[in-house]
Amino acid sequence: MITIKDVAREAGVSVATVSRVLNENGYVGEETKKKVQKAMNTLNYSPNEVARSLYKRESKLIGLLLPDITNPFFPQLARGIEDTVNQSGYRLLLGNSDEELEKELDYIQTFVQNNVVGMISATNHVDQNIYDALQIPLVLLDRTTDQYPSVYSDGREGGRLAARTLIEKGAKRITLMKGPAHVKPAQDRFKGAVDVLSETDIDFSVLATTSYSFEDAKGWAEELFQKYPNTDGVIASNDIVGIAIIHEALRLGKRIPEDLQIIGYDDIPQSSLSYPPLSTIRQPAYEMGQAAAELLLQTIKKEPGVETTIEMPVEFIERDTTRKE
Amino acid sequence: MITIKDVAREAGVSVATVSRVLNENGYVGEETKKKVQKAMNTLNYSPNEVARSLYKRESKLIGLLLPDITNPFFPQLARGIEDTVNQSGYRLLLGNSDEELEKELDYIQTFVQNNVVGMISATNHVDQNIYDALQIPLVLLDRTTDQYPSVYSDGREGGRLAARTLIEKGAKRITLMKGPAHVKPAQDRFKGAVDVLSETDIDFSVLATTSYSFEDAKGWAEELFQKYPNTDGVIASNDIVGIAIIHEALRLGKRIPEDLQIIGYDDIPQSSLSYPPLSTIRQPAYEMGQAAAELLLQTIKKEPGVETTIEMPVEFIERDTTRKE
DNA sequence: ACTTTATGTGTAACCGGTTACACATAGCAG
DNA sequence: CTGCTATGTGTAACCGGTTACACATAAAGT
Repeated sequence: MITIKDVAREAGVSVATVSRVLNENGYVGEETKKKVQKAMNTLNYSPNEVARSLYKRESKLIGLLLPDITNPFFPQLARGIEDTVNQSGYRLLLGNSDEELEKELDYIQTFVQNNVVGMISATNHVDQNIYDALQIPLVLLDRTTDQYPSVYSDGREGGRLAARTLIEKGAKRITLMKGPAHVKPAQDRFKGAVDVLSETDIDFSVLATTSYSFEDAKGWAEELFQKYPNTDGVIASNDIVGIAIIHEALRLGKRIPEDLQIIGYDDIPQSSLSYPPLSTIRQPAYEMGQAAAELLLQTIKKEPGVETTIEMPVEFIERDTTRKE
Repeated sequence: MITIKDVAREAGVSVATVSRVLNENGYVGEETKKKVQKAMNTLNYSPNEVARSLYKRESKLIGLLLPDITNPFFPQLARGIEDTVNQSGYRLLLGNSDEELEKELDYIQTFVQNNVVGMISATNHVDQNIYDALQIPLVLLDRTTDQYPSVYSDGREGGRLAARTLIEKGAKRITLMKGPAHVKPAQDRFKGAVDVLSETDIDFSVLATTSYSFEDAKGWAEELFQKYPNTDGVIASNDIVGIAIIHEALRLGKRIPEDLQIIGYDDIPQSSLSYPPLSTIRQPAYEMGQAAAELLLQTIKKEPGVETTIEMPVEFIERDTTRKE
């Protein structure tokens, strides 16, 4: 490994001088600077981040904690984050918590142990004040509390929008799928939809789903039609479930959207590729990632007047699982 | 930050002793050990990985380089890797290269700068001997060379299998979709299919696709039916494209699998949720991730007699876009 | 001519761990 | 009783950077 000493020797200067040209701070003579740069080039030197991080007590790493990258909503968040923090030279330490408190704590510990400059968390145990003692800048993503800066989309409004839309489009027997109880944003959507449905005279039933996995989605869809064979409008807990419902409905010979209308949630990339393409409530995932990253970077730089909470707009994407006027 | 010195003071011993109980090496008296452990508990001490990494010249981090986590094949690989390296206490530094050489080089540099113990790469610029100078254990995933240990599935055989199956099931005018030219495994599949098709008297045409993104998939599907409206069997470059083709075919009023049979590639989770469910050539992504991680861990531990190349089996998953006998 | 200030460079301490080495003591063999 | 080994603990060097501080010189101000 080429160290700063090797460069110093090669250039005939002290390590302090090399460090100065590296960091472009302090005074360095024009001549010396060139000599050092030449030495760095010929030796193909690249400074050891670990040593730097030790002294500065701060690395160029950012901890990212997600529930499960296998859920197509999260890779988009992750890319939004990665692409923006990279521009400032930061890299990601990634952890999937599977919504297990223990894994979450473990990852938080490694983040701390590795001197991350900040972390972004999209997991559910926010309430449990596990972040309180942390000295590290934190941004919550797809979650909120008053305690920490956060980026999220308005789930309550998303739920309302889904319900309003479905009613408008003439659904009479609506089934509302409730996401896992411990997933906050899922509850918001659900409550939003209930808000609207409660104010109408439309019948609706609720089906609880307890996970977001692909394997289970099929099961929820089957259960849906067993319990509520006559439903003519479904508000799915997310797009995966929505797609599973399309699948099952077609299998049962239902016509979409004539017999059955479906609204998903998230607008994951594959939603436009289903047949019929899934109408859904869009969350701008990539942009949410970007916003969270920017918020974190600002917090790190201690920029004044940083908004601590960013609510992203939610939007109905009309495709073919809902009726056109 | 609580340091080893704080613990040493609290326990009334030297830092060396604390370090010894931390690492469970060297001689430590039973009494002393308890005192130290108690001190660590009361202070809630957790050792700084950065300092450790600096001295050892080796961190507990593993670099993971992927083309794009947004492609649903890769999150599964990633989870396979993460879940197995976590068991040995390693964590992941993640990078998406977007198949750009520059990003790839940048990430490799950060991996080195952060003293990663090893790295796993699923990107395409393997040929460019960018890894040669590296001192770090490397495992290639979803790619091969003779130079490095690697885990991959037999793309050539996958391609053959797809072609054989389609022929068997009675397709007469086959269209073969070729993946991006710079993506090695895509080429293997393609060649495998050509191998088989060339030996038959069946007509076939080739359509080149130059990306794997969701947005573009729709376009390839449209192009397919414009150029080859009479095709009755499609070997898609991957499942995303396969799903897009189902979508487009249904839109055009084609019956699947009566008029048109489709075989995808990868078996991503959403493939079983399409309607009709997509028949596909399965690559065991999660298991490939596991295998790559295990191979890397063995290389790190310098275990003798490590297999340097693991070929994973490829399998036809019969669903409803191909005809049953 | 004499401060003062700006510029340029090196020495050494420091970040928080690990470990080589020195030293001390106890147990045991001869 | 002496010498050797096993056990237990501390001191200090070391990992590869950064930076406070000291020192030297040149330019500018009075």
